[in-house]
Amino acid sequence: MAANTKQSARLANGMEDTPRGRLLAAAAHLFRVKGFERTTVRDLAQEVGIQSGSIFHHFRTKEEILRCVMEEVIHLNTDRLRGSMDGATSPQEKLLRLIKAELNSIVGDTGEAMAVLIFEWRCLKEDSQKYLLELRNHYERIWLNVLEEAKQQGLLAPDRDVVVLRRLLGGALAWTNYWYKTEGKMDIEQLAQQSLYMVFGDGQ
Amino acid sequence: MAANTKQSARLANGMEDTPRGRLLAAAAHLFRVKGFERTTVRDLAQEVGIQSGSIFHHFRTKEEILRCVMEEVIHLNTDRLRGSMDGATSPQEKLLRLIKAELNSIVGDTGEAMAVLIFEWRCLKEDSQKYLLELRNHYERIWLNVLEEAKQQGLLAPDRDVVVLRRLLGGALAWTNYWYKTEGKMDIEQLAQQSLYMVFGDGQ
DNA sequence: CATTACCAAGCAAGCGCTAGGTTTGTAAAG
DNA sequence: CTTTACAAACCTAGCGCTTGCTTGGTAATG
Repeated sequence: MAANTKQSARLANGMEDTPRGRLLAAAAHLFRVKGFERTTVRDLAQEVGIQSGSIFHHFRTKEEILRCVMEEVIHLNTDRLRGSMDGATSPQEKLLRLIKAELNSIVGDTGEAMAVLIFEWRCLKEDSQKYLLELRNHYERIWLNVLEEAKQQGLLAPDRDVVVLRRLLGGALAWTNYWYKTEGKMDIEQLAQQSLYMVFGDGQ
Repeated sequence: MAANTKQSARLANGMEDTPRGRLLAAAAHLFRVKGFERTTVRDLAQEVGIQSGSIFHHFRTKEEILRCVMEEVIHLNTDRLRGSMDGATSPQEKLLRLIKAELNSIVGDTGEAMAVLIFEWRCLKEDSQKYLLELRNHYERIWLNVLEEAKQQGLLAPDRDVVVLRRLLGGALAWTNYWYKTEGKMDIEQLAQQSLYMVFGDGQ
């Protein structure tokens, strides 16, 4: 249940070049390690080497920083998820690609921001939640399309609910943020294979 | 990603009879809805109808309240998990019972405290984390014993890692706290069945 | 007459955020 | 080249408020 030992705080390539980007990257890291509430604007300022008041030249409120971190990571990973399926034809192949992509989002370079997205959700104002929920729905739609395709081809038991399946699988993958260590024995490839068992079982 | 519409804040039977128990039940509820940091001792006092200072007659610090909530829910649910297997013989039957028991913990009367256990973990001091982690290990041991039994009987593919399986399954079940609604179409029984697919697949 | 449960009042520290001034980088105008 | 202009980035200082928690006392129970 401890934080992963090493995860880059990067949200997107080249993001650290702009002051705003450096703040977002540092925020993703601190929000992950300490939580949004326990992270003060003074903590964040110290992390990037400026004074606390200077933050509000770039963001209007502390909550806006959180919202931007989440927005960036959803956009980035939605693009990655779409791109991961390029060239895949069978539902099995597509699903394995999706699982690998989501695992990389969660345990890879965007892992901290993904954890923030999950655990600091309640710290957002209601309208921010509404806006981000819409972005998340686009992400989930990609998954559901593939799972429905698999079911139509008879790859899943008839009484299996694809929406529930996606939610169970999503939970299983999100949870890896808690325990999976990149430097351990098992690599992402193997973990993805173990995860795929949860969809198709042994007789894939 | 919204909170469940209705979950009792009860942690254990008869707990609300003592002032301390009433505080813990209210704390579990508020910590779940607002988060530990955003819940003030004044919020908590108002919920049980006393003054904020009076809280510290029952608990030394706010963090101690959180630790007690978590400790209670782990103890209670470890007992429930053990008891759920009474009379079950086959690994399949045992696993279905375990899944049902854990689902009931998560979406039932201890749901709020379980969510607190998951999401407010970082708010604990290090020694509290260490202590509670030990209690959690006892809980996880029950699961692993059954999964290892299933594997020894050849019910799982040879290359399947039972520790990883438990973690994936645990994540899937924990996640239900986010989305499952008791008053929806699907009941716990059906949800447990869908979850069991993740262990044994279609050809159970 | 000790124990338990509580209240009333408030302290010291920390919080997000603001106001007003200073530095720095860039580029057109002279 | 130098000067002028200007915006972006940042600093200094601190305001107003909330926070967890303390203190010293009261009321009821057995």
